[in-house]
Amino acid sequence: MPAEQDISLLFNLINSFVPLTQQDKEHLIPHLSYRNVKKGDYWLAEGEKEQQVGFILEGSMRHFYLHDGEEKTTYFYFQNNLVSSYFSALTGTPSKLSIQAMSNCRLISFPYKMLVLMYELSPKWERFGRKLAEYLVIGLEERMVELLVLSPEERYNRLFNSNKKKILERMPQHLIANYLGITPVSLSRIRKRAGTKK
Amino acid sequence: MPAEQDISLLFNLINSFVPLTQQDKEHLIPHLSYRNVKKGDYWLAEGEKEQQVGFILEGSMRHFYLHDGEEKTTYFYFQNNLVSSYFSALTGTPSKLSIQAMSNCRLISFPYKMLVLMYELSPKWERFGRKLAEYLVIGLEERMVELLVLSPEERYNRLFNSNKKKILERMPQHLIANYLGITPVSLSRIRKRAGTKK
DNA sequence: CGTATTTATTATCTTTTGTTAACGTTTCAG
DNA sequence: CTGAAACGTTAACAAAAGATAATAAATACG
Repeated sequence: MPAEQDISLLFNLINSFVPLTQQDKEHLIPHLSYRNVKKGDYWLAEGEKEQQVGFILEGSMRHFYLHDGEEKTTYFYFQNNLVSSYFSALTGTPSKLSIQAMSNCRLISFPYKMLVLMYELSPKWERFGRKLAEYLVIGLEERMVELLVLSPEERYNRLFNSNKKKILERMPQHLIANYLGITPVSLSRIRKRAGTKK
Repeated sequence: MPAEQDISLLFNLINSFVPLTQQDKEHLIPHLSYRNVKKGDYWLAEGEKEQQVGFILEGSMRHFYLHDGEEKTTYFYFQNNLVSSYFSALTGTPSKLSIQAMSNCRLISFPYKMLVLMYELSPKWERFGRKLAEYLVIGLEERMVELLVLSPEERYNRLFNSNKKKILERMPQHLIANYLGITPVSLSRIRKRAGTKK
């Protein structure tokens, strides 16, 4: 059972999508567990079906696809983020991506099935599900346009000036290169051209 | 007021997300309108806020972003698709993209506001909203991974072998190039390399 | 129809990125 | 503490893509 203050962090996030009553919360609380994932360990490995939704109390994670024997990191998860292979959970298919801890992580988790069950139990939770998916649509749409319309260099500069700059500050550069859809060598050159703005 | 059989096409689509009762349907029907959009005309122009959701009975559309004075087409809409700047509707901000008819189009439309109102009125509709957003997440996630992980040539080949091949068959090639995130000249070369599989 | 516009291909040249490898530095684990 | 692994930069070369322009073909439309 997770600590009180940790649980309230999770509900702070959920509340930012849909304000919940104490009663709504009670539905979820019995199904929360506390988990530790050590640096380098996996939250989810390729081929497994996603069963859990995590909430990161501390630490960070990445997810990556294996393509031609290479790990292609396409997303990062930080403190206060939900972490899950949403795609695998939604489709019920084995995950094509792996999620790995970049540092020792403390999380709260609950079964994805419980979330779906709560969609049935309460319109509030159903609304949360909608808002969450809509939030993801907005993020994915923005990122996809950048990939389609901007050059790698423009993408780097935009990331540098965005609210996701913490990715640049906290993640190794070759993973950022993946995230931008280019090679590490290419990113090194782009940074040099840009005058290595610290 | 749209024709009976046209309305039933719309509900066929909605039913594939969430089965509706006759009563659920009655909520929406009074707000449906029939619309024609001529080839070349706009469903939505950049800078406008999206107010409507369309359902294409006949015809096709594209949406594009203006970048450095160039139109970058990043999505196509066909018969039986919903058409809307979901991003603009969700965020309530002026649209950064324009949606234009590629051929004469017949549509049913209803105000996005009505959809949101129905989210309030009925959990069934709320669920539809969730399923729709989840469906979009799945599509966006897949496409984004392709953009990050595959080369332009691999992306072309995958499109060629996908269930979206109709894009290749029905759309002009320079727009497909945009859709793949490359230039028309480059796509022409890729097709040549690929042996111009018919 | 027939003319104007759009579209696709090809060629040439430039720029960028990918690939591979070497090197020095940092990080990490035993 | 120390050797191994991981990381970032740089160089040299190859491959691919972008830019521009010319041309040919297809299409649109008055």
